Amino acid sequence: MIIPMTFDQKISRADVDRRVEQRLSERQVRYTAGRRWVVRSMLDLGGPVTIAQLLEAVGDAVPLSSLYRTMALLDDAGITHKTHDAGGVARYELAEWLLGHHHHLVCVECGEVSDIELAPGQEQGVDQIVDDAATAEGFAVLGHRIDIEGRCRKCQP
Amino acid sequence: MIIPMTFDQKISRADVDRRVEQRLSERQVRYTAGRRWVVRSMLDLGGPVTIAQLLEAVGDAVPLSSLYRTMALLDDAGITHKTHDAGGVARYELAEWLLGHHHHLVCVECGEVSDIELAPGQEQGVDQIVDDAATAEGFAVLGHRIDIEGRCRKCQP
DNA sequence: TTCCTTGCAAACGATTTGCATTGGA
DNA sequence: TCCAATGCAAATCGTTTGCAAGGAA
Repeated sequence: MIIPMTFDQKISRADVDRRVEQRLSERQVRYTAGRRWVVRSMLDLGGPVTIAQLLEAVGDAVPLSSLYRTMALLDDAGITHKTHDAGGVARYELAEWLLGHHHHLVCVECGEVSDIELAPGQEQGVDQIVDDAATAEGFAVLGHRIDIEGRCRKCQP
Repeated sequence: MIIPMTFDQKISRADVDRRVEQRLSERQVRYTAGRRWVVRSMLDLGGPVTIAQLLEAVGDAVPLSSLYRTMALLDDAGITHKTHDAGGVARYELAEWLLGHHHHLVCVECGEVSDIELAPGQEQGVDQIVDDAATAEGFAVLGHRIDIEGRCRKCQP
């Protein structure tokens, strides 16, 4: 599910926490210590992270099954967005209404994924093009994601 | 059936077959009946397909393990490109040098993925924007992929 | 003959779930 | 108290692999 948003400002760490708390309370779901720990770790790590990375970040304080359950819950609440890397392993990142609309730079060399934000004019351009093309096919557009493949700064010859 | 290709060039079904054959022979790998069957099915199905879809298409003529092995081989030879859908299940499609550069319409309702080709001017616009933005981050762009999420014609209210 | 390819079944790894226990409102 | 949340272990599911049989060069 895609939650539309438009922000012109960065959202602070504390704000993210507050928003997550509210979203969960709306769904009468508790924002427990373990869940807070996970959200905080995602902010720290930045970009789409694997369960393994999260597990390491929380230092085994949260057992594997709970971590999976937490991620399923966060995903269900629209707090995170789930993708899969080249190996098919799940990667989670905070949703766009928390982090802002952005795209991904995927390094074909080291596999690292980092976020990139387009300038408003650029984003508008893409939006227009995508909408025109898809609408012509009778497809009702809700959002788009761009993965830019190439070599990151570290992996250039 | 004619497959559209970006630079106003059309590649026929037979041409795809020929190109695949050549690519495999370069790697001294046989283009066996089972493998031909798979490539033909991918052309028929169109868009990124799952192993399950392929298995059905070939009517159990190819056992599961062989199918997996064939896909691994084709992927390795750069004939197919592997992605993963929302459920984490692998999806394969013929590579862009066979099908032309295109993007994807992903239905959030039924999960179907279909190909969409942008008009040359549109593609150029996207290319420019992507390149500008990524280069500014010190990232050397090799390509891009756009997933357009929304509702397909069948799944609209 | 020699090496590639196939087919079956067993193995794997990521993810999910059953069930009894804990803990917060 | 009562129900959500947790933790462990067992189960699931897509996918991979070992090994022996089949086939093409």
